[in-house]
Amino acid sequence: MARPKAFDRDRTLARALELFQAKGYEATSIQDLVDAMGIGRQSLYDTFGDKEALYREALERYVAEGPRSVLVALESPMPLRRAVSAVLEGVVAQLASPGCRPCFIAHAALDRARFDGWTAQCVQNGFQDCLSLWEHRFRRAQAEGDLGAHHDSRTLGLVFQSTIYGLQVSALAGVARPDLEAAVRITLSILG
Amino acid sequence: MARPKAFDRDRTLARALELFQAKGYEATSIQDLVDAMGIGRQSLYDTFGDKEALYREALERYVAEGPRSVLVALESPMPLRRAVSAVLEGVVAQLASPGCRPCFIAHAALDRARFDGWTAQCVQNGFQDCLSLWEHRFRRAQAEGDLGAHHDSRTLGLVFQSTIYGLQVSALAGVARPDLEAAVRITLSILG
DNA sequence: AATTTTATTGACTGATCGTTCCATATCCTT
DNA sequence: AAGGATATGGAACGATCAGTCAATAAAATT
Repeated sequence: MARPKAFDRDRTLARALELFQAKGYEATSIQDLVDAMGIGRQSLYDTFGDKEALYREALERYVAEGPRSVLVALESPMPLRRAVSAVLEGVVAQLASPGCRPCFIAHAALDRARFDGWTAQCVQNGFQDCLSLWEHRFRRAQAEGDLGAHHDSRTLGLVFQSTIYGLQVSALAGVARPDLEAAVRITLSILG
Repeated sequence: MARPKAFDRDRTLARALELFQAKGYEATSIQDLVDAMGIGRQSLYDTFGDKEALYREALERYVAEGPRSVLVALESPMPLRRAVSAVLEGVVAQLASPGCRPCFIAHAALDRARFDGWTAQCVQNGFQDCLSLWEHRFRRAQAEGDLGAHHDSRTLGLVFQSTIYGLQVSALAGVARPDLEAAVRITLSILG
């Protein structure tokens, strides 16, 4: 019925997500977003609302996709220890890659969750989703006899999800890849 | 030789530290600092330089004191597992307390270390200091026969320091205290 | 082709950012 | 008591902030 948008909404949202994830909410200005997204100021406001709405949409999108892509290796047919090892090694590899951006959930949790209830809820939901993925895998392993019933599967999930965030902070604090890998090996010993 | 300052430099720096730790660099304005520190704008600039210098001094101070206060329990005469457990339980208790602020090092690492070389170096130094405290304790435990030589002591330190940061993100993501404590118990099983 | 609806662009708003200037107040030295 | 040095508080700086307005451009409908 009228002129169509000259840009792809998803692509521009992805650019905004990258920026927010890298720099955080406060340090990212509308001008930064306009430049990175390659669209006009007014188009940004017409399409996404204000800065906070854009941030929320970006975080929501990340929560729905980001963590799952890391944990997808869990559902592979590999035996438990191999699968968990693959996930953690993947995280380490990603952290060691140039231009690595820390997990948006972690950034949002530290920076904004305590002051913005919506962010807190979104972070909580994303985290619980991850825990469910871990729990599901550990339950399966227990059912298949790959893992003893010694530890609660959801708590075990928390341990490993938590480990991922610990690795992120460690990497940002300058810990080198071989050291991270060595730490991963020790952590894996939890599984026996 | 002239008029003395009407405020305690250390106290006002501590206030600034609290604010930066809680809200991050960008979200903390000079006006916020002036209000919280209870001194005039000009006094702030005369005493601490500009915003970045104040931030650096605050972070430097935190790095020198904060982590050590958490890890001091390591050096107690308790047996290894008890000492490590005490440290981790202390972290969980602190995270569960109202008005909990996440570790400044973690916040600085995620928010600023990638864009400010000085912050990166300061974070790295602080992290390595923590690792050294852990390493020292584990070496002692190995010497005393409390811990096998199966794992490298410094890597083991990295595992537990990393665990602390994982707990912080988990707590900020809404994980309840009993769950954090259960995760700590599982993590402690690394020590045999 | 005319009309309508929307997208785009750039100039502009008041507010706030970090920072500085300047006049005043206060203390130490002589 | 006088003079010198520093601290303090308020006003002001240009720059940038998030957000808006109005004019133009472009596509779909009639």
